[in-house]
Parts: sequence; C-alpha cells; structure tokens
Amino acid sequence: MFSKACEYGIKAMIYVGTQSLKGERVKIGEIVENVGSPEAFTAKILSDLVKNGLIESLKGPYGGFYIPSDQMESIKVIHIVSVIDGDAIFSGCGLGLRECNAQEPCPMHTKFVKIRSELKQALASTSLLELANGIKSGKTILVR
Amino acid sequence: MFSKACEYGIKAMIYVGTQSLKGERVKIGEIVENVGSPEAFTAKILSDLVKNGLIESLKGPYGGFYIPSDQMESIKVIHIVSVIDGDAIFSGCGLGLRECNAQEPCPMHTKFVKIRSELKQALASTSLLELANGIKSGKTILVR
DNA sequence: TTTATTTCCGACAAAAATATCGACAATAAG
DNA sequence: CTTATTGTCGATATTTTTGTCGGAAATAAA
Repeated sequence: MFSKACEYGIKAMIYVGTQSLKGERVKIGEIVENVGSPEAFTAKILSDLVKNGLIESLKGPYGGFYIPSDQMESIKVIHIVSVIDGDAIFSGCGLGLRECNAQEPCPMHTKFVKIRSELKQALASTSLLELANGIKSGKTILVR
Repeated sequence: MFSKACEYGIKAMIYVGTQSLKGERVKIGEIVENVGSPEAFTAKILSDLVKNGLIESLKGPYGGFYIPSDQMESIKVIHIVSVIDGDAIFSGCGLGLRECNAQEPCPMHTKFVKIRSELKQALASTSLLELANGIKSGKTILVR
C-alpha cells in the first residue's frame, strides 16, 4: 500500500505529534526508538517533510523536531502520503494505464474508483491530532 | 497498489481470457503486444501463474497460453493478486506493524479495516470472465 | 527423425527502493 | 570564542524489483 519510507514518515509524524502536544522537541534518536525505523533513513524522510512544511526542526543542543500544536488538526495523513509517495495511490490507474477514466476505462476501473475515493476520503479526513491522541491515550500503538 | 508484475499478470490473464473465449491459444508475443508489457518479464510471470494452475500452457508450434472457458467464472482477480503479490494488501498492517489487530491496533487500524475489506471483497467478487467480456465488448481497454 | 516453434528455466543486468556513513552547518551554553 | 549537540546533505552500499538473455525441453508437422 504505502512505501516503507511513507510508513516511517507517518509513524514519525505521529510520535513527534504526541511529544509536541507536551511542548517537547524530539531528537531523531528518540523518534526511531519509539517508531522502530532505521535512523539515517528516517532522518532523511523527516528532512523532506520539513522542506514541505509539515514539521519544524531546530539544529543544535536542545534541538530536534516538533509540530506546532495548533497545526496538528489541519495536518492530515493525506498530506504526509502525498509528500512521500505522491498521489498515485488515489489517482493513477490500478492496472498501470497512463490514462484511464470513465471514457476509456481499464477493466478494473469501476471497481477501483470507489475504493480509491474511500481511501482518499479516509486519508483526507484523518488528522495528525487524532492519531497522536490515540497514542497518548494508549488506545493505539506505533511499534511491535 | 499492485506491483508491476501483478499489473502485467492481471492484464495478460484478461487478454488470454478474451482469446480463450474464442477457443484460441495465444503466444507470449501476441500477449505483450496487446497488453504493453515487457516480453521476457511477462513470460516469467505467466510461468508462475501456470505453476499455480490459473492458466494453461502448451509448448511447441501451435502452442501458447489458454484458460479453459469453464474456469473463467471461478477465477477471481484476488487469486491472481495472491499468487503474484501475496496477500499483504488485504491482510497486513497499513503502517507495517508485524502484528496489528483490534486488541493492539496501529493508529490507522480502524480506518484501514474497512477499506481493506472492501478491496478484498472487490477482488474476490470480480471474475476473469467478467473482465474479459468487458474487453470483448469494447467497454474497457487493456493498453494506452 | 528432423526441423521449426514455443514455453520453461537459470543466470545475469539495470533500475529503484531502502539503508548507511561521514562531513558540514547551525545552534545553545559556558 | 570554544565546545558539544543536533539536523542537513551528498556519496555510497545493500536489497528488492524489474527486466533481459540464451539455452534446454517439449511439441507438432513434414
């Protein structure tokens, strides 16, 4: 479904989110500990998310990553996925046709339209705040 | 969503299906012409599908691939996908957790359960016959 | 039996995704 | 200003996926 990079990116964002709610910045080492992802690779993905404005970073001692709490409601999973994997999952033909639409559909087109739009809807309606709160309350987990 | 191998495999099965309905065997060259996939790679994927009993093959002159017409209704897309990509798409955690279930769910678990089960349902209820008929009638296309 | 045809199979090659490493730049504290 | 800390960046390595090649095996026709 998602690439490894995207899985790591989403989980890292969620973890940073939980700590940002407490007003704490997190270092990459703490992130990968709590997310179970390779450090250098995860750092690279986070840089990408920084460039795209989904997360903030600060270098030096007491530095790290953080997400302004007032942005966590408006950051949706679809934004993270789009930055890392692009939007081929919710656009793009399931059978790989360059063009595939209602006029000239691939054999699976009608079956996929519904599923993809539901996926898109789910990703677009799920906020980082919601996911971070799930971790905070212990209802959900990020690792294992 | 699917791997390239899986996309090629599904499209090849559909094309062979359309020709099998006319009682014709098809050679790999004809398949890749009508599906737009690399020949040697597609041949390898088809061998895999032969081994798994989803398609028949015959070597030598007048040989090629074919699917007994009376099997085309019972062959579902999910069978093709399972052989080539495994079932990680409809099972397996969306965030890559080794174990992820209602007791210990990842943050996206509840959102994904529904989408994955619908995907599974769609793939399990779509037969090769149905897809081949779509091509045959010109309602759908395999290439471009 | 010979020949032409076609799939099968294993080795290899290329490209993309995943992952690591080390040097560099920014920052805070003393 | 110096030092320690931490993210950034480019180069490189590893693994997986995608793709190619050539010969072996099977088959049908002559």
